[in-house]
Amino acid sequence: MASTPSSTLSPLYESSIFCNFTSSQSFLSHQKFTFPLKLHSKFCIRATQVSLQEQSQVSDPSNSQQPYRKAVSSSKSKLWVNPKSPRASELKRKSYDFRYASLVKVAESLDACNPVEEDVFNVLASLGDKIVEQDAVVTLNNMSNAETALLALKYFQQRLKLSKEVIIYNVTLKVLRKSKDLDKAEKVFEEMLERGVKPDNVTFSTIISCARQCNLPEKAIEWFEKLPSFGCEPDDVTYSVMIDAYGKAGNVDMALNLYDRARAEKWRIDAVTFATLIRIYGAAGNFDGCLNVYEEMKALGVKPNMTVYNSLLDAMGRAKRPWQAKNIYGEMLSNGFQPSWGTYASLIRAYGRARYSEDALKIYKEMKEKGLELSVVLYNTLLAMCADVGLTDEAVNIFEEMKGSESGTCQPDSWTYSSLITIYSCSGKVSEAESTLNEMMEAGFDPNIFVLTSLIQCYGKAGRTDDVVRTFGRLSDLGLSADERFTGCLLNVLTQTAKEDLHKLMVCLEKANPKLGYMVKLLVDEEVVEEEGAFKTHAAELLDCVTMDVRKAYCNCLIDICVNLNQLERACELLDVGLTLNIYTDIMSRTATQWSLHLKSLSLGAALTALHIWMNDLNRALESGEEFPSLLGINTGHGKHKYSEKGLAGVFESHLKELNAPFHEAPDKAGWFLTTKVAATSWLESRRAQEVVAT
DNA sequence: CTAGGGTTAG
Repeated sequence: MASTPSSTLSPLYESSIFCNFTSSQSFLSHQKFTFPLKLHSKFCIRATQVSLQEQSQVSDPSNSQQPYRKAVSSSKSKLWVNPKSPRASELKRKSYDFRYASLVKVAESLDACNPVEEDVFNVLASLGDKIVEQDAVVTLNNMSNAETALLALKYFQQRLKLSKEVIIYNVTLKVLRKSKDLDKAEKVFEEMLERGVKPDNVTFSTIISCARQCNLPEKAIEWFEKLPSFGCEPDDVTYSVMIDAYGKAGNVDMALNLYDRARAEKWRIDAVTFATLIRIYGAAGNFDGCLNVYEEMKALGVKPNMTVYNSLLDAMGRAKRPWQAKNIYGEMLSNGFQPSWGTYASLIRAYGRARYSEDALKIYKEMKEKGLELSVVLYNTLLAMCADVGLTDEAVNIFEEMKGSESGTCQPDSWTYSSLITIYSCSGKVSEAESTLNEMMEAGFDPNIFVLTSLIQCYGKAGRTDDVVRTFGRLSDLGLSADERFTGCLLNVLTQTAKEDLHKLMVCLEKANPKLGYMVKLLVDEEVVEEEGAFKTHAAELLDCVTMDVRKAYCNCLIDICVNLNQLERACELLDVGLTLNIYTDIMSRTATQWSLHLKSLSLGAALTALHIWMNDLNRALESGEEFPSLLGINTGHGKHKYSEKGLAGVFESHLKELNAPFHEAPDKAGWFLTTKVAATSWLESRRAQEVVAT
């Protein structure tokens, strides 16, 4: 019964004490324990031995005054430890850690090893002869190489008397899942059956999640359905995995059915499952569903964890509900959770997309302070937000920090450069936009459609028509073709261009969209004559062909061109088409107390045209003796349009003055110009009198 | 970390 000095031992452990040290008395009765490890130089513990006899002594409650006895010799110190003392549990933990670390190293060697039996077996031979089942489990569990894992499994099966063979199979399946190899997993399952090893819920949930991760949700469902034929009843984890798999398969109903079933069967549904449900609802765009699940979870007394919070934050970001993200984040913090990288990422996305720039930049700052590295996607999200709200200086700053980031994995990509060029273009910084374009090309990125779109705007705003034409030419040089947005920007450039330069751009416009080119030709070229009503038909046809999100922009631009060319009648026709096609909605409204003109989201030309039509309506009402309400109002919006110093409100104010209109900016309602019934009536009447005089 | 669920997005 001599103790074994640590120096003679293999680094790996020689008995299975680690998992049973305190728990099993019966186990003690036939085992002798050896702590072979050099645990801590300070204590100079070389070896510790606990015999059965001493074990029973020290665990006697009457010995509690004397929790452990030390036997110190001059040459070697030995420590006698009560296995129930804190010291013992510390020893246990440390020795476990040591063995665990060794097994992890073996797993790493196996991952790097040639997938041939001889090599794999050689690596495993370093474990020595006295391996136990737990060694096999830990080793396989830390592996990621599917091929060598299968050979290691074989080795353990040959060398060990396995009491729970299913476990070693289950861990092997985990390795196969890591390498997303469902085929091999299915083969291993077959082998289990051949060897008479009965699969359990762990087996099935691992295979199911493997199928899910392989993007084969139908396969996952197949496996779930064969579970009962092996005498298994799904348990909470299997349900959770399956709910996720149904969600991934887009089968939200089945996912929710399973959730109901799990709930009916009184399974303990834990936070991870709720997080899965939240993710499913979020992916399906049912954001209220996400919040309902969250409420239900709390009602069931389940405490949210980080996964739940991060899924919720992500969903609220997708939902464009930054205020809800903010509330949930606040709740998370007050519950004592520390935000993770994923939390910050969700927040930046939620705030960034919704243009909560202050909040987003605050998160960015916090991440930097904590030394958390942003990904390219996150940087790009921030930069796109800066471009949206016109934060030029902040964007430049972020861009510089991105380039200077430590790891070098965050080098700008074409998205990054696009955002930056957009920012410079929108703020009229032509040379900065050009030099960023050069930098982008030096970094190996061709300008894409986004970049060319921005440059067209940039040159258009600067009145550099020839550069607009040149940039248009690059489109086909690069094998790109104009999309609706690009064409819309080109059209917008036309609204800012002097009449004598228009023909240069019309050549481009015609190439980009012949119908649109023709429409503009009708406006510019007075020689082109068409029959009555043809213009409106052309307009309606054209607008019908483009997608919803550019219709209003096209219509606005066309009206602006009309107004610039003094073709008020055509402008009115276009506005009428816009109203008919529901491109403009609720421009004019009437309540008992107020008649209003809503000009938000109209261009200046369209707004002036709408005002013209509204005034005609008011005149008609006046003529027919209709009673005006006590208030009349024009809403231009707050007028703080990004990148333009003077928004609609400002321009409109001076225009109303020119018309001598009695509308005055409401001090308490930003963006509203109001007048009274009396003032409006007398103004309209005086205008009519003037018109009579004029004729 | 200790046989099963989720986790990085435009």
